[in-house]
Amino acid sequence: MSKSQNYGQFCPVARAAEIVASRWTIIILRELLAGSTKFNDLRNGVPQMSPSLLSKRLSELEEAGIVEKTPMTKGRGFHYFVTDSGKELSPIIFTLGIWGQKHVLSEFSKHELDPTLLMWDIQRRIQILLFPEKGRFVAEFLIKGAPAERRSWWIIVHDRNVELCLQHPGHQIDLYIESNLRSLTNIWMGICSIEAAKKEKKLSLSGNDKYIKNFSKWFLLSPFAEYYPGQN
Amino acid sequence: MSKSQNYGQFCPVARAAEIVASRWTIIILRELLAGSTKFNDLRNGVPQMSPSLLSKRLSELEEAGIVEKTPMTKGRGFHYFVTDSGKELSPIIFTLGIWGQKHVLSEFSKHELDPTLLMWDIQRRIQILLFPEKGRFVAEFLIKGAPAERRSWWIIVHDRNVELCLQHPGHQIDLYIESNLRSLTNIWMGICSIEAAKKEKKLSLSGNDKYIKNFSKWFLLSPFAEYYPGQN
DNA sequence: CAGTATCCGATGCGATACTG
DNA sequence: CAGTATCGCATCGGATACTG
Repeated sequence: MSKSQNYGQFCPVARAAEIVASRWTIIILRELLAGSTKFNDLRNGVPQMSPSLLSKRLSELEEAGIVEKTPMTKGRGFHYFVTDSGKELSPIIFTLGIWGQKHVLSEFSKHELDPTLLMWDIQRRIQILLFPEKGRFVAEFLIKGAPAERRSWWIIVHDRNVELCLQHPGHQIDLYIESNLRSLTNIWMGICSIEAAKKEKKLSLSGNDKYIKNFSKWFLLSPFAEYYPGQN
Repeated sequence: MSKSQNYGQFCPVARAAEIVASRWTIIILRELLAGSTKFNDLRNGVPQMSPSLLSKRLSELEEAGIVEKTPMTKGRGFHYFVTDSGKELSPIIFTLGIWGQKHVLSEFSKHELDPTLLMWDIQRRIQILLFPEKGRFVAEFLIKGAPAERRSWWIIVHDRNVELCLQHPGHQIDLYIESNLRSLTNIWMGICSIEAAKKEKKLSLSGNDKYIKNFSKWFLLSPFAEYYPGQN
């Protein structure tokens, strides 16, 4: 977006790319389009990015008319959200993701496996509407192979809200999910089916039968999972 | 695409962006998808890029399975073309262009106006099939406001081929097109209609009546022209 | 013509620290 | 929590020259 990022061409592909193809920008848009609005929620989606750069990118997107912000009703800070113009980028980014899912090597290098990112993504896709409005559901995830302080996660569905935390919430656990980082990532990405993972002992579910049975109903996979070209 | 360009995320959007969102890459793909295959034809489409960087990008795209090359049947060098995987990027890039045409400010800064690029684009869209197979058609373009050595252009359609040149080809001229750089660019981009430009004396056609009449039939505008949101 | 090699400067961006 | 400011290095890529 800076001077040197310009292509000096009148072609609209070039002019769009100047805005959208700068480093991290597409990833930020993915997060915004997935529904994150708060600065630190966005950070969760791009943990490798420095906050100053995130801040800069958000300003640039605002400048380009793709993002708007409004002060938060309570507390300080802003809600960030895409404008109508930004929403029109949604199919482009989604299709790019499908392309990636189909054509980029589907093995993950070690530094791409990140339990925090994974759990954040998972949490966002939990189908809260499938849980009773009253009452509380608590799932405990144990991710073997993850660093100790990020091995155990709890997801709580309560009051039509999802919460992800790294501390035992104290409530009774309805479901235990046990896997390892690579397997759970592969499941999430559609590279390995839930059934296959269970059979191969890469995934184990225990606890309340009802939740085990309906696991694949409320535990949705990545939106790109279904485009994985493999046989599973 | 280098180490530092990686996002360290398993998300396919990120992994696709690592490949596709590096500087110039989208523009090169646009050129390839538009049908250019030779190194120097590609250069015509990205004149601001150094040949070494173009060469590097082509290698990277090859590495990523998006581009392939085959030795030219005559002469040295290679033909570059997109693989099937690369072709699947076509709708993404096209849609990105449409987005740009709709949402990026449609005024062009001076350094974006480039007669060479414009004529190269125009030449590529000439509908050769509308010209008799035998015989020759020659159009002379006069682009006022362009630097002296790139003011006069000739497009020759002959034998189902188009040729663009900067020297008078010697043959008789069938049609004279006169405009200025900004107006012709605006016409090409669909920002100003041919009719409107004629009325406002921003475009003048003279020569063989037959070719004047059918001008808009064989002189196609940019593929993005029809998406310009203005009233024209 | 069809690229490659080298050099070097600008700048993007990562790390860290800081503020209301 | 919600960002901003600063610093300094790595690297990207532009310019130029060179080769078969």
